[in-house]
Amino acid sequence: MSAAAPSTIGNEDLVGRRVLLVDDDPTVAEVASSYLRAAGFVVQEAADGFAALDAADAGRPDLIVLDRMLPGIDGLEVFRRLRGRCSTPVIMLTALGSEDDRIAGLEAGADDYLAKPFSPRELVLRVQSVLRRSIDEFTPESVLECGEFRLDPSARVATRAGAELALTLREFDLLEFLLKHPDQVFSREELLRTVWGWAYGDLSTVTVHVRRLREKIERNPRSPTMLTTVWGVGYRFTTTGRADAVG
Amino acid sequence: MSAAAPSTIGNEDLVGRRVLLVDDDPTVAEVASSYLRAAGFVVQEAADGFAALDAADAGRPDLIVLDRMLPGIDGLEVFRRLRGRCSTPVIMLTALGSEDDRIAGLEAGADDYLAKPFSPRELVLRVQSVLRRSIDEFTPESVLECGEFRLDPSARVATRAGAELALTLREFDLLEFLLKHPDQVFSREELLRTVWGWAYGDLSTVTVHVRRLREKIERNPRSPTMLTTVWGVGYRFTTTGRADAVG
DNA sequence: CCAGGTCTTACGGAACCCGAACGGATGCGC
DNA sequence: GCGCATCCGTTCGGGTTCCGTAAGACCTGG
Repeated sequence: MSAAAPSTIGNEDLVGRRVLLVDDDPTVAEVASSYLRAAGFVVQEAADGFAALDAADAGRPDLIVLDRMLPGIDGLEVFRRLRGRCSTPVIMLTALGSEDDRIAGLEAGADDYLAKPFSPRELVLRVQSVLRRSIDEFTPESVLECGEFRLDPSARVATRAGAELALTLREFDLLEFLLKHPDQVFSREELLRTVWGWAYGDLSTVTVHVRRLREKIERNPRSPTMLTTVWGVGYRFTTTGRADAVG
Repeated sequence: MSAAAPSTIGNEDLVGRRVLLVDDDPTVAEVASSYLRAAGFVVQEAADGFAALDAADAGRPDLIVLDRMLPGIDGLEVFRRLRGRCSTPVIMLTALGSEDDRIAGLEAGADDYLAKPFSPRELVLRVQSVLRRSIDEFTPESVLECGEFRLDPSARVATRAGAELALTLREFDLLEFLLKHPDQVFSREELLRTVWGWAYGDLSTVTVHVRRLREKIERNPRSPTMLTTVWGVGYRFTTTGRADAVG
């Protein structure tokens, strides 16, 4: 996901990288490209699938931001053809609400996802994250370990004390993000933006999914010790033993 | 509608940031600007789109509050032109608070949105929230250490001599601010402005919260030794012996 | 001794979090 | 194609926590 695992690569190392932006909506394209440029990227644009394929050949971008909905050939089809010739990382843009897009994309092997409408800032963050990841090369996505938890992002398998946890898609994403940023509090809004990829939405969605996740990972879901609530702020995955103080 | 989303960056870190306020209604502009100034921002105003674009070039603001309804060129158009030249975060104001407007604004790429009529406090909160978001996202903030106190803003965990303190949101924010500025006296007004983000308000709010905080951090709350009162002036966090904030 | 500032306590209400349940959408087996 | 199970997002009621304010007692300095 968008999370940045501790890496030696700073954002300044990403300056000058080439990003190909594929979207038929001129407004979206303009906004996104302006943000990406401001972040130091060299941006090339394409408005449809064929132009995208050409540009990918000619421009040799380091990363491609690809809208799912395109005139002419579908974004997913463009993605498949791209994969046929190169392994450039791809971030897919999808319309909000079509959940199958997300799943189809994950199966197809997109590197990240962002739901429209998205905050342009969020896009920049994701681009940087994916690029960092792709540069690291050796650890495509390292396995996360935290206490008795073990989470393999590429295999999408999570275990606690060896026993596999039957997590749903969202639950997995949520746990993955939290494990990547342990001992850090995130508000519901932040989680909705980063894990869900939504610029806005019902915050209770996060609440409920946290509850469901607790049901599966906590010994006693009623009084959680790891995925704790920070009142008025958000949630936190605590690693250091137990961290509840009463007073 | 609930804003907020407390983060790891204190409001005091936002003091001095430049905000460009674009609204043709002098009353609205005056009220909003006074609140923003009281919150520590440097405010520049513009009454129409062209002035806004000029001011954005000249003033290089850190954030822009932009009314959607403007004489001359429309706010959305101003927004697009702004995006063409820089990526300064923008908060949009609109007269009719329908959900569609909000979505339209966010889709265009605004970072946040506020419906008129809005409470000036709400505006200040949003400005702070967006600025925080644009400054940092996942980078944990450095831990504050002072005597036997230890405070981790990212995890929102405070300990004294290793024992965790059960602080509420306000108490934590208050202690965080004081630890960041040790041995310095702050009036109630200042605390209300910086910690609470209020321009005006009942000063006894501060008094009571100081008392509650003392109850939790002082050995003998009746005769405080760290969070001391400076009569007629305000409060101060006194560092006992050696005091150093690790940055 | 007075006046203004500070402390303490108490209380009502607001904000917040949780649990449970519902309906819709999707994928799967038949 | 048709039920069935799963997952997801939303909604609602209830209980809890926290916050801001008010009011009175106490303290400080003149």
